[in-house]
Amino acid sequence: MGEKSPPRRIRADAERSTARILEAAETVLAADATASLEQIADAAGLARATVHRRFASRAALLDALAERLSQRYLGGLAEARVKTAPPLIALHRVTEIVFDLKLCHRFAIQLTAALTPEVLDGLDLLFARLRDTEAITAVDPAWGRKVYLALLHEVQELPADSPTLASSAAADETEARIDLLVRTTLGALGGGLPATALPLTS
Amino acid sequence: MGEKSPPRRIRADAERSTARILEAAETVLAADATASLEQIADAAGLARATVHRRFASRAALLDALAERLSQRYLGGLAEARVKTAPPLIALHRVTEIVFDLKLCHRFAIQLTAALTPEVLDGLDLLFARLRDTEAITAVDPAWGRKVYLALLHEVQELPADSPTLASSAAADETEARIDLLVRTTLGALGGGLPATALPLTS
DNA sequence: AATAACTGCGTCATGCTTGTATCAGTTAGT
DNA sequence: ACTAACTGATACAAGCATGACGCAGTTATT
Repeated sequence: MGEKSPPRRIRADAERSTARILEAAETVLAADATASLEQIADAAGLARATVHRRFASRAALLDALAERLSQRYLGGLAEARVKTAPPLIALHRVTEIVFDLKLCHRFAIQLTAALTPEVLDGLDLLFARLRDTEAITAVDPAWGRKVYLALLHEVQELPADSPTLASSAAADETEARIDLLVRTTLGALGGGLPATALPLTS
Repeated sequence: MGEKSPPRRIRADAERSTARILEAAETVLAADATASLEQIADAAGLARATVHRRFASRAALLDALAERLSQRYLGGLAEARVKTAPPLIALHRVTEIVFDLKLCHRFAIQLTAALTPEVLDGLDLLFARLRDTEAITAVDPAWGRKVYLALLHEVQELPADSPTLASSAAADETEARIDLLVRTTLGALGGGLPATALPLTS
C-alpha cells in the first residue's frame, strides 16, 4: 500500500499552476489577508476552479503557503550559517537574505504560522550567541527575536526616500536598510554599538 | 435649521448601549479583526439588532471606534505634557498612560485609523524634542515614532513571566514594562542610554 | 498518435454576514 | 401616569465566499 494506488501522473504544468497560485496568494494576501480565492486566482491568471483543484480548501492553501515560507526561512538561516559564523556577521547575513528573498509578506497575513518552532529556534540561537559574545546585553533570546522581527517589519515598510535611510553611509538602498535594521536591533537590545564600524558588507 | 427638526430625545440608556457596544467591539476586534457584528453584540450582552440601531453600518461602527481611540490617544498625549515637559519624562509618562488606558487594542485591528494625523504629530513632536536634547541620535521623528509603536506592541504582548521583565529593577510589573519599552526605544534610536539612571517613576 | 491529465467556463448548493423591517414588551423622562 | 424611546426576538432579502460538478477543449507525456 504505497501511494500509487491511483496511477495518477502529476503533470508538469499542474505543478506550475500550483506555484503560480502560491506566488499570487503571497502577494495578494500580503495586501489583504481576507482576499477571496477569486482575487487570488485572478492574480495568478487562472480560474477559480483551478485553485480548488490544486488545493482542497482555503485552509489547505494557507497551510501550503505557511509551509513554503517556513522553508524559505529555514533555508535562509542555514545559508547564513547562524550556528557557526560569528554572530554579528550572521545577523547581518540573515538580514541580507531575508531582504533578498523579498520575504515581504508583510505580516499582514497572520502567516505567523510560517514562523514554525524550527525557525524560531534558529533565530533564538542567533540571539543567544549574540548575548554570549556580549554583542548585546539582553538575556532572553526570545525577546531579541521579537524585537528583531518587529523592527524588520518597520524597516521593510520604510519608504525609499526616508531620511533615515539616506543618512546611512551605505551605497545601495537595500544595504542601507540592512544597516539600519542591524544597528537599531543591536541598540534596542543594549548592544555596545559597533556603530559604523561593522567590518563586513559581504 | 439646527438639528432638532425631529424632536428626538436621546435616552440615557441608549448611550449606555452605545458605550457597551464600543467597549465590546474593541475587545472582540482586537482578537479577530473580521469578527461578525453578532459576536460583538453577544460580547456586549445585546441583540444584533441593537447594534444596527446604534450604528448605521459596520463601517460606521469602525469609524466611531477609531474616533474613540484617537481621542484617548490625544488625551494621553496632552496629559503627558508632551509639548512642554522634559522629553525623557514625557516619554516615560506617555508610556505609562498608554499602558494604564489598556490601549491594548493590539493593532490586530487595522485600527491604524486611530492614529490620526494629530496623534502622529503629537508623537513626532516628542521624538523631535528627544532628538534636540540629544537623548537620541535618530534624526527623523517619524522613524522614532514607528519604532516606538512597534516595540510598544511587543512589550504589551510579552507574557507576565518573561525573564526580560523580571530582570528589571522595577517593583510593579507594569512599571517593568514601561522601563523596558523606554530603554529599548532609546537604545534603538541611538540614545546615550541613561540606563537605570532614570530619575522619575512619578 | 493515443491516452490521461489539466484547464476554463458555467452552474448549482450552502452557509455566513450584513442590513431592513415589524411587533410586542420594557424603561426612561416629564 | 403618560408618552416616546429603547430593546429583544424574529423574519426576510440581498450579497458574497466557499466548494462541488460536469463538460468541452487543450496540452503534456509515452
